[in-house]
Amino acid sequence: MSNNDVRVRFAPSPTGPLHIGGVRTALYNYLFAKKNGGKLILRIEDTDQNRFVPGAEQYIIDSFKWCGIEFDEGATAGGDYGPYKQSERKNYYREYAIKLIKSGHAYYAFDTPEELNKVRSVYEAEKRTFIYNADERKRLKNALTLTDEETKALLSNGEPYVIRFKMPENENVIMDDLIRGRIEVNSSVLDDKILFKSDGMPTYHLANIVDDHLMKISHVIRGEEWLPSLPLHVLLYDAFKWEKPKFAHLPLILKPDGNGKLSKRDGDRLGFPVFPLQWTDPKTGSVSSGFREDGYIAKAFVNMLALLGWNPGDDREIFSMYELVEEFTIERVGKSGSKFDPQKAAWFNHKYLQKEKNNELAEMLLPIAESNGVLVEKDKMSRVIGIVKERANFVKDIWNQLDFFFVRPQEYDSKAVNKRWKHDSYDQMNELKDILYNISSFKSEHMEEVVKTWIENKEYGMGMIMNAFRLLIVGALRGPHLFDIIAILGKDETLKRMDQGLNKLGRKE
RNA sequence: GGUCCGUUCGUCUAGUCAGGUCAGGACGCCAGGUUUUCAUCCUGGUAACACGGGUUCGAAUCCCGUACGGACUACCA
Repeated sequence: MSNNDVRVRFAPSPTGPLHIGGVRTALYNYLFAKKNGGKLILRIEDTDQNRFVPGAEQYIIDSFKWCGIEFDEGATAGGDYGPYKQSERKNYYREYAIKLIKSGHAYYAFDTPEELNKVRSVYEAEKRTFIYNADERKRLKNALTLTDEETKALLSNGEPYVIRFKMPENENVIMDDLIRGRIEVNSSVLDDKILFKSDGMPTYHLANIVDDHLMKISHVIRGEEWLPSLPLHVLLYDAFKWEKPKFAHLPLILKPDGNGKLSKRDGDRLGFPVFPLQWTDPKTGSVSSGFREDGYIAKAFVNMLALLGWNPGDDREIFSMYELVEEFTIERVGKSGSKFDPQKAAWFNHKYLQKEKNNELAEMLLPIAESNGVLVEKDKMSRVIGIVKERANFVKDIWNQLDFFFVRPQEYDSKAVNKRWKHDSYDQMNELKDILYNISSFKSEHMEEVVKTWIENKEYGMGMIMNAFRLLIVGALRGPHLFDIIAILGKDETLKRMDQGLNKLGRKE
């Protein structure tokens, strides 16, 4: 197979917001496709009519757009192998199911879910495992136990039926996984899975094989939760006499603490998002946070996700999407699950935040400033951001690093006052005020030189003066280089703040 | 319960396929440095081959077993 034949797909079910595990699966598919000059297809697997959630499909599309994952074919991009929504392919599946019946690989079954549940609970009570397999199907209501006439009669009566796969009795199914290698399972432990439901829709198993074949999918890269059904899928390909795609089953993304699959609950409990975008459940109205809304930069999010389960084999950690495409290989995907680490995610975001242009960050900060009741010029915001952004992990953190540029101290941190506002401070700050009032240039370096010379000449303590000064300007002991701050505030504002502070703090006895 | 998959610092991981440097890097944490503050930044430190056998001169690496964890076990995907 030449590289041009590489066709992979991401096939979500629109039953809710897309979990980051799903995003990562899509990302790896995307990287694999691009790396190999192939195509990525988005197929919507909406064969379960009961679980349909309005808005979920659009959410999925919006999420990938935000991440920068582009599809070559699919529900939105179009293509020659459509339709790309399984609900619109409904008519294909019955035909293929019947093909399997004719070739002896499948059969009609008439057991109702209630009947089967009953059998299952009887088995459970006896501590036995119920498997609808070669043994059990002899005792159940299906085309194998019924006569042809009885089956035909039931069908023509409109009796509800399903079509089940006729699992071979004792066959070693040998599978090959790109990540895990050779896997072998005996078919006797597998069951006669339903391929076609009584509502006229196929199950995942049938639809996925038929569509992957029809869409000429070359590699199936999906989550590890599908590994147990791989033998069925392999057998299905064999039954159809179709060429199999190559398979790769990705490890899971685990919760940061303890064990198990990362879930929405973990995010709520530990305070981080598990979905790329914020999602409002249409039924309950409950809102789940998203990486985007929490201030993550899309590129940082993608970079972090790519490294969760894959690595380039060396020490590099920062990758653009382009670089990921260049470097990505399935062979370097790990076998074991990865715990999501919110702290490392924040670190990635910090790295990307530093690369972000100041005026673009300013654009994002202006609304935040406004919601704090402050109207700011974009240019000034941009300038200030340049000074403080290295201190922040997220855009929303930046405001807390620069609010004092725009808002005079409302109060003075009492601890700081206790520690740094001493008896001499009042007179010293008055002296400093005079110096700044008369200074020739309000440039940062110049002021620093003048003020430091004054401190040395007077033999004042540098820490004493500068901290008291900071207290007057900022209201607390925080923020960047103080002379940079007052240079931006300007002489008027600086002197006003000094007056205000001197008034409020007064002379300490 | 059954089937399958997995297991290297607290976390993400390199090293495993071709057995042979004090098991390397990053996040976190701790310490020191820079600094007028808080951060950033820089330097250093902490810390792991799940366990038990076997093969071998030599095992994180190969083999077997055990333990632990996970996924799956629907007319859901």
